[in-house]
Amino acid sequence: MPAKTRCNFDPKTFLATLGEGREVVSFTEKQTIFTQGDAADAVFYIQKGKVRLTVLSSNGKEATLGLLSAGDFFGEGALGGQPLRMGSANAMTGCELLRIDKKAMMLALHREHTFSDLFVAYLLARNIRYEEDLVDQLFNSSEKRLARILLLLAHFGKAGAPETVVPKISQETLAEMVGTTRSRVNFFMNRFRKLGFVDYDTGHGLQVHSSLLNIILHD
Amino acid sequence: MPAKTRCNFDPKTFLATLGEGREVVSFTEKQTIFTQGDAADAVFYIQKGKVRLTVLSSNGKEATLGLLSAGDFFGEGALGGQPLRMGSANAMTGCELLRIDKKAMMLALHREHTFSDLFVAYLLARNIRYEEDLVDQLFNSSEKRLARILLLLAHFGKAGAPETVVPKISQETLAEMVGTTRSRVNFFMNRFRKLGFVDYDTGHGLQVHSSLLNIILHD
DNA sequence: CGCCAGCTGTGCAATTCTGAACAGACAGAG
DNA sequence: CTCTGTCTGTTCAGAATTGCACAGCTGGCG
Repeated sequence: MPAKTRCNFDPKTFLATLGEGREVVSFTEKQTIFTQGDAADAVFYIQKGKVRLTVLSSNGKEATLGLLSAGDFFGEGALGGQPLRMGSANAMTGCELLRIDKKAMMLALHREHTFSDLFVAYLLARNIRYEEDLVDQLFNSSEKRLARILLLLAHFGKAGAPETVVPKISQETLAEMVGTTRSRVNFFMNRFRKLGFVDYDTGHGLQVHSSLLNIILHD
Repeated sequence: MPAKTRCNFDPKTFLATLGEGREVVSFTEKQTIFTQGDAADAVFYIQKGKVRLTVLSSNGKEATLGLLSAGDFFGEGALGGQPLRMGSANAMTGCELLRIDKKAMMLALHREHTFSDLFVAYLLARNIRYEEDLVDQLFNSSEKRLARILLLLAHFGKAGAPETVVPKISQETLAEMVGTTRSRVNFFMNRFRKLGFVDYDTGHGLQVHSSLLNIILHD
């Protein structure tokens, strides 16, 4: 189905089918999708699976900028002037992604109203999220930031279900997301547990009591 | 000129003229454009002047999320689901803004290819900037963050000129931008001055020696 | 001039955070 | 079963950061 099918264009279809400059690519758990410093010539759209975005600093520290799941785009820096990837993307689970060439993406954005609406909506949501993360960093102590991340993770992958179980994530990774050290994360996790805000003996996986953690967050 | 003039649509013209749901609004220095908590029903585009975006935390701290100048949009959170302003916008200088109703904006984005291209480009740039700010917060000490802000300010309002003079900004404001306390900013500013990285007796305004500050930034 | 408001220069104690180390738990591979 | 790698529990000294308090400086204004 060539890109010139301009009438009754359906972004869902566009994102679900192959075509000029678009291909489905699969990754297995822990596989690298792209690495900081690679040439940035395509945007990805997640059809299935979860992806982690990280950045490596010059002095060896690593930060996790976000976890993405089905319906998210990533690598969109390529569309703005970035010639190289500013961070790395890794598959947290097996993934099925649509890889869209920069060129094809820009063309589609320009031509297809409904597709560009979708993308604009995504960018706006992303922007809001980054802004919140930034504000969180600026205002909150690491304890509160950890509480916030736990709450966000509890809803991650979501679909409305009050899923209070956090996917298996090491304290190391939590530390990278929160922007602190594992020491600190460990310290607070134990505290949260003592206070009954989280459990983690029950089967596998971390159980979060959202309402209680929310109290921490709001002082 | 109604929005239906669909052929030869020029985003510059669109952004420079009045029309359905668009009006030019002026603000004097220090005037409030909108306040955190206001209803969010419009997007702004800066034609002239500089604008500061801030957020107030529950415990009274204030953070500056960015300084914007001609050609920037702001208040775009309104387009994503935010019904209320998540922060405040203030005129740093006299300003002339185009205020675009949420509805008119969404319509224009949907209808006008070139306009939506422009907006997407802006959003991408914004995204990149937020990401950089976030990474900066996660990795760097307040000294480096201050150095970075000074460098960014030195190019602020730019247009390519190697303008090394920073607009008049109090240490308090710097602290809000860097995400630290005035104590700390004062301490580092004096240090930078002793080391010859900045001068600030010369006339009014702060003089930045970019090349030197860059050294701090990159270790 | 005298007063006020808004900045900047200092100093310092209390708190938070980092960085590094080491031991134990646990699971998978050989 | 043992080895090995990954993760958690714990400790701690030292560094970075905050929060306050108070003095001095400067410009506008009556």
